[in-house]
Amino acid sequence: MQNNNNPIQIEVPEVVVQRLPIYVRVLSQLLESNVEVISSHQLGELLQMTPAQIRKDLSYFGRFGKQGRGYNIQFLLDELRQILGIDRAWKACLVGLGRLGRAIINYPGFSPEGFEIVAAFDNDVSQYDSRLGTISVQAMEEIARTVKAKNISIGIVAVPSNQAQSVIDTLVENGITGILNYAPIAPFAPANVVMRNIDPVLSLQSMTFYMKENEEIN
Amino acid sequence: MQNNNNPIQIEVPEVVVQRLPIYVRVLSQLLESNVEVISSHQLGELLQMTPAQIRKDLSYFGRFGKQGRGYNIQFLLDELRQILGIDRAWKACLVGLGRLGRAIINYPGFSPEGFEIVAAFDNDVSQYDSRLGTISVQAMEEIARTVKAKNISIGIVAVPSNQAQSVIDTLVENGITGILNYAPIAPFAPANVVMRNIDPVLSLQSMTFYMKENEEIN
DNA sequence: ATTCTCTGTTAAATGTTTGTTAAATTGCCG
DNA sequence: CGGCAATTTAACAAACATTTAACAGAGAAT
Repeated sequence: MQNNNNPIQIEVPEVVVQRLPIYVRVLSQLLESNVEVISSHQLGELLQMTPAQIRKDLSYFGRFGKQGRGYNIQFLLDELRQILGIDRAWKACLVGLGRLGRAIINYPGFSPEGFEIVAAFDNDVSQYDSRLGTISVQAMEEIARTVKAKNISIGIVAVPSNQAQSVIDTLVENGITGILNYAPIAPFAPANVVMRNIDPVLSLQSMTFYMKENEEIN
Repeated sequence: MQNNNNPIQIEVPEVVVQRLPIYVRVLSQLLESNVEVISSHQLGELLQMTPAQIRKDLSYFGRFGKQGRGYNIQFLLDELRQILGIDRAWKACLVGLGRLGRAIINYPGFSPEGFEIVAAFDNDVSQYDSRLGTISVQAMEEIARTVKAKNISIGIVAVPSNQAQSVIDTLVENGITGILNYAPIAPFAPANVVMRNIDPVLSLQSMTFYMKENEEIN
């Protein structure tokens, strides 16, 4: 994925990076429940993982625990958030205001985590006001201008499959470096762009493989 | 994930299973474009994978290719669909008819792939008709009865986080063996239940790790 | 002080991907 | 029509990556 020619710093496996947000979430919940310290063993129980894996994962980034005691949750949380880069806000734009796009724009889970959708684009804008709450709604042609003007770094793609790749290309051309793609395609992007796909159908299709096996056993 | 004590059959890695639906999708597209045969090399190009990996993946399940020629797309597709268990229809129910739930129910991507939402449940059903198209809309209390009556095997969870685990428990109690969970939690389920989580925030949070690095380079 | 707990680290085990080679198939050329 | 070169899989082996286990040492508790 990313090249790291620095011989000092060890490359962190991508799987590990993908687990960090899960730690962040659980630790946040624990903190809300006024738990202050947790051991890798307890955390493993909670997340159904081995304590060894948790300790190994964290050790890629530093020494956050205290022997004989465990991890201070507040401290670990702060560190993890900084490591992930979620200790600050990120500006995103949404492309596509169909049913899916509108659900995304109304999804209340993004902004508490610092992901703010500041602009939305669609082919047919006539049906909308020029602002949806604090979000400006514009024609596709405005992507270039707005992304640069507002210094947006994340693009959320919710257009039909046949338009998705060209939308992605446009976003990338205009400096977007992270794309959350909801279109059911295998998208291309340059290596310096981080792509994440949300595709429930693929999830279901790999799910049935195991369900089928269950049925055969019964 | 699944126990397989059969000493003859080799355990297929889960990563491999998760790639199969991607193959299915690309192969379907190729078939629509009237391509009949494809080599692992060409497929690898298309999917940005090594040909070796594609061949290895497929070889877990059988010998589908012809040396000197490649894979017959129609044949491979039929085989893969059978392997994944997507050569037949699966009945699903949706729990939660908030904005997210309504977007899911209207998502046109499920039924062409054989996943049919046949029932939907919500705490407050008063706002809906008893049917939404062909889908029966019922109170949560009806989950048990309806899941059994309609022989539903997949549950799609789109309720608020604080209700998600108890909904999952209910679904599992009533014989659901596959759960597609949209709630941002780390859900528990017995080992014989297949769980897939759709969580855009986690995706974004692991994305920023790499975007942050990019910025530091610039 | 001594015992118990729990991390960070190293080593071993396990899992996954890639490279290589033999064998099968195709298409071409004489 | 037969042989030869080009292709491409399937299988095996090697390289690489990730997870788990084990343990020394630091800290806490008694």
